[in-house]
Amino acid sequence: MPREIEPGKLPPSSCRECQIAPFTIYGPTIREAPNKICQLRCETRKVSAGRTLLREGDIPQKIHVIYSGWALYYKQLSDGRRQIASFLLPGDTLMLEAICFPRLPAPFSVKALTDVAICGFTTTDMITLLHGSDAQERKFSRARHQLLRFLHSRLFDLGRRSARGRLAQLVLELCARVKTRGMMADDGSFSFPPRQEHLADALGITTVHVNRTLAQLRREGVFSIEGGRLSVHDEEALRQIAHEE
Amino acid sequence: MPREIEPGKLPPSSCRECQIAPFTIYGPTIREAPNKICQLRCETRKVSAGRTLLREGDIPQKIHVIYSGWALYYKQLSDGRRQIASFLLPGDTLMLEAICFPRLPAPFSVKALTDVAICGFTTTDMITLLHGSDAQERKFSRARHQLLRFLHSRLFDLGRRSARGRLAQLVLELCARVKTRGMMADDGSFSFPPRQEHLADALGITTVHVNRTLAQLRREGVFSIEGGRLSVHDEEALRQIAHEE
DNA sequence: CGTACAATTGAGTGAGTTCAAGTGGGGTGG
DNA sequence: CCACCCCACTTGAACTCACTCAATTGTACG
Repeated sequence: MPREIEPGKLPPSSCRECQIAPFTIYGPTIREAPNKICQLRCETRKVSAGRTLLREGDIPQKIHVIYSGWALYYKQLSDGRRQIASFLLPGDTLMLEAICFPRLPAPFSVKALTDVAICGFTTTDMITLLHGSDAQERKFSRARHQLLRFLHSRLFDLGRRSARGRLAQLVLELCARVKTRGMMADDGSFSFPPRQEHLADALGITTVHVNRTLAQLRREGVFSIEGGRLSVHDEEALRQIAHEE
Repeated sequence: MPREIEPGKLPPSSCRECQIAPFTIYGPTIREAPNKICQLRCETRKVSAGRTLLREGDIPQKIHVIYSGWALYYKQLSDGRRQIASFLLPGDTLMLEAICFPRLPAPFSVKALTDVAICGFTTTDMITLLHGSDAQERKFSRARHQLLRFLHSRLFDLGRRSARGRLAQLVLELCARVKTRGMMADDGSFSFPPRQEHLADALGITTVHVNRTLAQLRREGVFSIEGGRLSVHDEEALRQIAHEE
């Protein structure tokens, strides 16, 4: 059975059968009362690659969760410079912040990297849901905390790490996220839609330099990206680079 | 009357007379019911420069608000590398996050840059207080949102801006924060305790390079730091550099 | 007057950039 | 089915911003 969900594929009509639901913010509820989620879900929609899901400054009307495909979470300047804060994978919540501060403008934009399918909930329903049980409340709290930890570690990466170190860190992080969602193939590779341009914008370096760094790590047998798939060949070395540089 | 509060000076016994209170997270309550704050305050303490107020991984027991002095909010690596996420000024809350996720370990450390005086509140009291009125709730929500915006803009700075641009951005931000707290002297200068080393760790560059960049901006007549005070000479130029580079 | 720490300056190096040209695969239209 | 084009990726060469190492100056403090 294929663990990878094709980008843009719509979710099953019943959330009970959704293979991603257990990994979402409402995972605890799925286990306890799966029907609740189906009832609250007010939208399922496919968004084509490149489309903007949310523009910086807009006030998010709904909370969306990604079912299939990858998205970007970024800040753009008029002169073309862009900083990608993170990639969003199946199971991730768009604008987790919006749940905490509804009615406040988004501090960044979100766009689809591949074709994407999303499930929508009203903000109020989501808030009620997330405070519905102890387990659910804990999960929500942990998720917000992780977001903050994540931002701080990215701050550290961008400020103090070399291109190699940042790249290794990013790959390691994505690996971990892909693994927990059961999207890792048996041979240790996984679907990797970002272009070198996206990596550059995430790492704060140029595409040319991403290319060279990638080539070096490939030559060293650490990991490689080929045909839209990433394979880690030497996880130990990867960890070391991510940790030390 | 002096607007600047001497680092390490203890707050007045009554919060009603505190000149910083209106700018804190509990500002709305100070206006409506100043006595409430005095009653909840369970600690006032002086901390010497260099002392650690909170270590990464610790679980914060109280919420502290700075009355006088500056503090640092940072992440340290064993090999000496450090990334300062931001500076904390009088009126700022230590671990605003702790209010949102009590009982979770701090994702970074906080240490006193100068002598510092702080007021302490129990986490539960603070949470109750912050949800005590509509105005208070809005203020809290806005503060958390600003924190997030701030982290995102720092991410952008570190990723995509030159040393000059980052420095200008930082100075501009600190200026704004100092101004709103009424700590700006009439001649447009203000007390600036950070050493070049701190700026380096905040900006993700070396002290040597901070020094050169600072020297260049001084030569250009944009701003200068002298005798622990920062004076902006050409705010227009500063804005332009901060915005464009 | 010595010590200590912050700021400054110089010289050499290196990581990452810019500009520019070339490769290769996949899709499309003739 | 081939020619063409487009896009992502790749490579080279020159350059520059920022780093490292190291020495010097200035300043506060005992």
